[in-house]
Amino acid sequence: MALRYALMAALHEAPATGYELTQRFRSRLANVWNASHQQVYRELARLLEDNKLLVETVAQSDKPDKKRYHLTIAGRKDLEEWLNTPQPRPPVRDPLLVKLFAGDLLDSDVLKEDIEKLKQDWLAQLGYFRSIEHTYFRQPSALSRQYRLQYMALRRGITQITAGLEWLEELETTLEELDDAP
Amino acid sequence: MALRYALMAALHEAPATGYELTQRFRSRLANVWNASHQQVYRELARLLEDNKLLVETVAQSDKPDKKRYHLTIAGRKDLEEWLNTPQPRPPVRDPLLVKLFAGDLLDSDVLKEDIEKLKQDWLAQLGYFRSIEHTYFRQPSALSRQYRLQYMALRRGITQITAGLEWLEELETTLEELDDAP
DNA sequence: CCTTACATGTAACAAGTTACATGATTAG
DNA sequence: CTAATCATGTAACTTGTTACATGTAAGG
Repeated sequence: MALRYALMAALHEAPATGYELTQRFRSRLANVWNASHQQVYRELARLLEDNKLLVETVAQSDKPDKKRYHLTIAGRKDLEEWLNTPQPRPPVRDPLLVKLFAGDLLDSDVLKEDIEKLKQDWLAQLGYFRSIEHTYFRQPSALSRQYRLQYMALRRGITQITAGLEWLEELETTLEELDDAP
Repeated sequence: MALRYALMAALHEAPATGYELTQRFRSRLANVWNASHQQVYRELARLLEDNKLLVETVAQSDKPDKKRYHLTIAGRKDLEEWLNTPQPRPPVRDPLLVKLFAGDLLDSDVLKEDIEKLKQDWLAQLGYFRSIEHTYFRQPSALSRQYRLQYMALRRGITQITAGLEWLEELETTLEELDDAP
């Protein structure tokens, strides 16, 4: 159910095509919501069917036409209702922690590779989030309520990754200790 | 695919019934993996079908019989292979952040209730994790590799929630500022 | 009497993933 | 010539959720 509203929230910010929405999920919304392009197109079709959206076909000279979706009044109302009703918190399902849990069957070198990979991913993501913070949210106190709340969504991503990186350090230290005194 | 391995990892630690596995997912594994009892029973049936598990029927005097599942050699081998191959990191899908992203449609009082609820949930969870830490992982340096890695899985839960609570404070401060100077 | 814990499932449906499909343009 | 970006989809499959179903025992 929530994908619908993630899409509507993104379209409420600004009308967009399925392609652009997919990109937003992968970039600015990476710490908020995730969806593949297949999911996006399918759900957009349903939202359109339910009259929550309108399409505007944008002709392009060289590239194929694209469909820009807009929230309708009904869509906005629907979104507003959802926003103001309690939502569950996300379920936790982390393969890396499953691995650690069965740590006695886990090879140390494989684990170290996993850690290194994850660290690189997180650092890249953190760099990206910080660049957004720097360019759009320099003095938060000057921002409108809307943007301050968006900023807090971004802050969540930054603090989460920062805590994740600290934990990775802790994990690496543990592995070194285990290597030294086996 | 990963539910299979989460179950196998849990059964590798100790044989258990579907009921017990469901409970573990809700308690000790709350920061690792999540699954409803329906999912657990369905997947256990599949694992049994694939000869990754064995059942032992445990007769009980007053309560109905229960089925205790054990990992087979094939199951253990399968798990080991999975553990030593790279796994994707969990996708991010957080309804609360979707709400913040569309913050201009969000009522402040509703948001404050969400925050309060989440804080209570997290505090309870943190208390629980800390109690495990205190009773089972007092001097980590004395522990075997297996338990030190399990401890690091627990540490992930503790550090994640701690960071989450700090972020919630930041969010509350922001809301107060917005209330004071509208 | 009512709820919670114990104990195990089936069925229908919604959400998410993977594979396949097509076609143009731009950069290396 | 090859890969990447833009742009949109269909189909099959797997995973996860919700609703329904049943029965015992203990505690308030």
